[in-house]
Amino acid sequence: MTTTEQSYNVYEDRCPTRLVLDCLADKWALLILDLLQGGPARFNHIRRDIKSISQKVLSQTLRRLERNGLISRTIFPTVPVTVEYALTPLGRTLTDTVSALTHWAEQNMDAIFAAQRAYDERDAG
Amino acid sequence: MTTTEQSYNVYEDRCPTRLVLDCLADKWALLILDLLQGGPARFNHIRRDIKSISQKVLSQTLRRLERNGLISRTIFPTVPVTVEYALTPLGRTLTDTVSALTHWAEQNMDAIFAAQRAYDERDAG
DNA sequence: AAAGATAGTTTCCAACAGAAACCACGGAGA
DNA sequence: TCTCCGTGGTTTCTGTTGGAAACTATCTTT
Repeated sequence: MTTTEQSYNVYEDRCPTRLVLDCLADKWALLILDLLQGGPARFNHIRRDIKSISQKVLSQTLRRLERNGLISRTIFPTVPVTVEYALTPLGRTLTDTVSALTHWAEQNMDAIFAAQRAYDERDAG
Repeated sequence: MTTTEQSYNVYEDRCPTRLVLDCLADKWALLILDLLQGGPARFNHIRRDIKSISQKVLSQTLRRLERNGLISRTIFPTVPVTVEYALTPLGRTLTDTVSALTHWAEQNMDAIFAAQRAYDERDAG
């Protein structure tokens, strides 16, 4: 309807933007990007910081972010081997937006929980 | 830690912010919020606009967004019945961030697809 | 009478997520 | 030497979720 200047329509199936959102609109991906704003981090460091993420999902998400050019993966031949993940320049252009999302979540938590309680009471009554 | 204003750590398990992200960090939720910026919409209208969303997931996502106070659900006793979904004031405070995400996706699509090609070629070679 | 519109729910199956075990490598301690 | 600890993952298994299609229910149109 209101696509005045955009040549892409986000709602269109097969729209490339949708493919991008498929990668970004993910809880773990956002948390990882947010974490890496604080500087490079290693696999087990991320795993310990983002509590309750499983190793499988962490490695899958890191690989997806790497494939999309948002983070880099550097192997240092130490003993034991060290693998460092860091934001790429492209990834860094995204962090303001990611921060905005997490900050919004923090600031509006109370309103959201109030809404949940109201909904659940309505539902029960 | 520093409980001056924020006492939450996004990476902490059981952090309430994480519960909020569980709701927001979802492709369909973001697309629906983005769509509703253009004004209220009915169930089948959203369904037709956001192509390839299934009815089940659409109704589940709408209900979750409603429960979290981001959208409202209004039933008009017409024939057949009309159900209108619209952003709440709380939901409207989120739309700037959502727009930022979708715009970022549109603007950086090409870089992302280039990164994907580079990754896949590296992988194949 | 049958089709079409409204807004969903239900059913079924495939895909995905998470927990735990396992792997390979080498260093350190008993 | 033998076992555990650390690195960074992969594999396996199982429970949850996602998506496609069919079904519900009500009323209008053809």
